[in-house]
Amino acid sequence: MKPTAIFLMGPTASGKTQLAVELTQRFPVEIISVDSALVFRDMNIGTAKPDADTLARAPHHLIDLISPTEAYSAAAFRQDALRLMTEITARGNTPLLVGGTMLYFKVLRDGLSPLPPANAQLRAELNAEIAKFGIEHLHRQLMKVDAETATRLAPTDTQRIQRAIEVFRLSGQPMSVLFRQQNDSEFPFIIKELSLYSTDRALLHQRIANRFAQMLKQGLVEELRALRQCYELQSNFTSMRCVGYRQAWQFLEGEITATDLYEQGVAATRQLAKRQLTWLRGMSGTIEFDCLATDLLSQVVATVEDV
RNA sequence: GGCUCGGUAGCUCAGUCGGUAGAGCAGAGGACUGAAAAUCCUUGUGUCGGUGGUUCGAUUCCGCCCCGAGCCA
Repeated sequence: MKPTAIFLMGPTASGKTQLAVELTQRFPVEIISVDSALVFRDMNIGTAKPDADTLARAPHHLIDLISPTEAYSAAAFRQDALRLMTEITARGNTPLLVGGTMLYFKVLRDGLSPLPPANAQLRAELNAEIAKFGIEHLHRQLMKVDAETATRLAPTDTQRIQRAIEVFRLSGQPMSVLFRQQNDSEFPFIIKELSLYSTDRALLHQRIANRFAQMLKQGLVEELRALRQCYELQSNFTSMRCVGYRQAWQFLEGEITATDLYEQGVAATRQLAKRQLTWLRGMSGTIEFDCLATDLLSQVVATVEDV
């Protein structure tokens, strides 16, 4: 009999964290964060990281894992999460995976093909090639070695074309071939998938705007200023591409005004929420909850009770 | 009060030598295999400030009015 795990998925600003913390007070669950931004140490305000009191009450796994100069990945997440899930189960608890990085949920559940991991040096070389000849050049190159992938991708999709070339140069095999070797071993947990959505987009937008204004008031810009002093950061690091930090960076560089910072930060957060909702809509078999429902907690508690 | 320049998509603006208009941003929908809070795709009918006039036809030309900015009094 496989142990049970709970997924709690939702867009940014939907109240996932609060809900998860409540669940830890009622059930023998341990939270595993499923969030590509919370892994960064010292990035607290802009990532809406739970505060110290909350973390003391409800410990979160997989936060504050790496420095903002480092990179995490979906594959690393899968490995870390599976290891923790096993440990949690061995303690007699149930893993509660909470977050908004839908690719991580998908990869955890469905697995990955045996692709070579990212290679920083090769990526730097490819970046130089792109700067010199343009992405069309790499796309043409990909067409020669992996027409299937080249056709599937938009000729403008820099990141994926770069990755496909990286896979080919590292493994000598087309990504499309490696994709077919997907590891289809069965997932070792029974998953209960819960998702939060909002019936009222305008209200979600309002929440996002309020929260971003709050972050600015709490000192998002000062936090970034301090980060830039403590670490050797560059604007193209994954940590610095996070919503809010990217805009705050542009503000510190004098590229945008304070008003732009607010407006663009809010817009970027809305766009993030929209992409997350697109993922959620495409996921079948999830139990859905309206994040604005007044009795949300009791609904979720009732669902978790019969797990 | 006079003169000048503006008033066009939610916002910033382009444009129509008269044949009812289009970019960027925002918004909406979608894709997603080691960067995913990333990366990318699709999507633009709006009394062209109001009102008269000229015209087959006006958002475009002319008159008047309203609103905003500036300059002169």
